[in-house]
Amino acid sequence: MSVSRTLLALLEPGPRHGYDLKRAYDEQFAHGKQLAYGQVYSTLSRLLRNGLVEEAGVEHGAGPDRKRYTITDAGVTDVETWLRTAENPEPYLQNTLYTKVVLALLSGRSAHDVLDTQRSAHLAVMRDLTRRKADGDLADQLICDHALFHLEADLRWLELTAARLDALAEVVRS
Amino acid sequence: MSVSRTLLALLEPGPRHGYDLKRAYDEQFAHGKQLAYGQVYSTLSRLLRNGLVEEAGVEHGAGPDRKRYTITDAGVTDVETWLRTAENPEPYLQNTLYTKVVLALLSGRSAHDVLDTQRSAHLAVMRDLTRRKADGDLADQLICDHALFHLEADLRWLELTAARLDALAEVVRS
DNA sequence: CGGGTATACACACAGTGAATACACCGTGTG
DNA sequence: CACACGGTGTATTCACTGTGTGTATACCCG
Repeated sequence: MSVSRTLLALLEPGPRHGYDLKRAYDEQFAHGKQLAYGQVYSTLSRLLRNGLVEEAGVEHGAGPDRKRYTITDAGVTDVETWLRTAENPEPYLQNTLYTKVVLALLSGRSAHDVLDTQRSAHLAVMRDLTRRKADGDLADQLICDHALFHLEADLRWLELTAARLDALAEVVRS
Repeated sequence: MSVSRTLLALLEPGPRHGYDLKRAYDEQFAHGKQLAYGQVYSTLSRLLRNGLVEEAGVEHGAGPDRKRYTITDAGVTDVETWLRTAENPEPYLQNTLYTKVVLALLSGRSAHDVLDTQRSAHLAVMRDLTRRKADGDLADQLICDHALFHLEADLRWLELTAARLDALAEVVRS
């Protein structure tokens, strides 16, 4: 998901410190899964090492000191390029569902059970997301829709595969 | 994708050595992207440390020596549990496309360009996959279908988001 | 002292690329 | 014909990068 690029982009409008960055990230992008503080600082240290951000002094004030980070020109270029480049959709070819089905077939287990289990889980999550979508603002709705579309895609595939299971069993054992 | 679980499962039918395992993996699961040998051996060493596999002697013969690995009872249990458990579909909520769109909006760049670029890339890949699907066996077809379903899901989402861009811009800037 | 703020550090897993080593096989040369 | 040579396929190791987790630490304020 490129947390590192995202943090870098959040730094573009102006200098920030790690703790602040973590909260900005969570507010926009943590849909259920917050970023760990540890990851923020280790990511920042790598960005620093790679010259995409710079330290811009320590801020004293209420509470512990804050290290402010600024994005560099190289950093801006990096964000720019990232946003202009399409994501590579290759990973869709490496999918866990297919892997599990084939491994079930190869090991003489029930591939039907694998498909059924996943189908139930997906349906449950879809019900949940539909509820969340109804309560959320536009951003939440778009996120939920994205997930729902992909869950539907999986469901279609689960049905298709269930219907072809015997034929698939022969192919993979060759 | 849990390469480690996959290698473990491939070890279930009988002992194998790393090189052999790599080829077995590639044959079934490398759709375009082969496994690196390095990854096989580092994965095996972790499985060994965790007690999911054991070394089962060295095989002399034609060529270099081969270290045979056997799955342990703990390993079988692990595979069993993995196959019986549904994959958690949460990751669909953490998606790069949404992230890019929001970051474009926040930084005053053109979110429409982001959507358009991704749309073109997806369409190109879909054409390619449709061709591959026509040439492949049933396994290839299922893999391609899975990817195609998800690419379609993305496309639907891209359209939906494009239509809501102005409203989204207001929400994310609040 | 407890709780919110802020950072650092050690560690784990995942993945990459180069290096090493052995055996087999064909080929050109003395 | 013997044999050195190099290329190819087999098999493993290692050092290193990137990503992410959990814990410890320190500060300030009420």
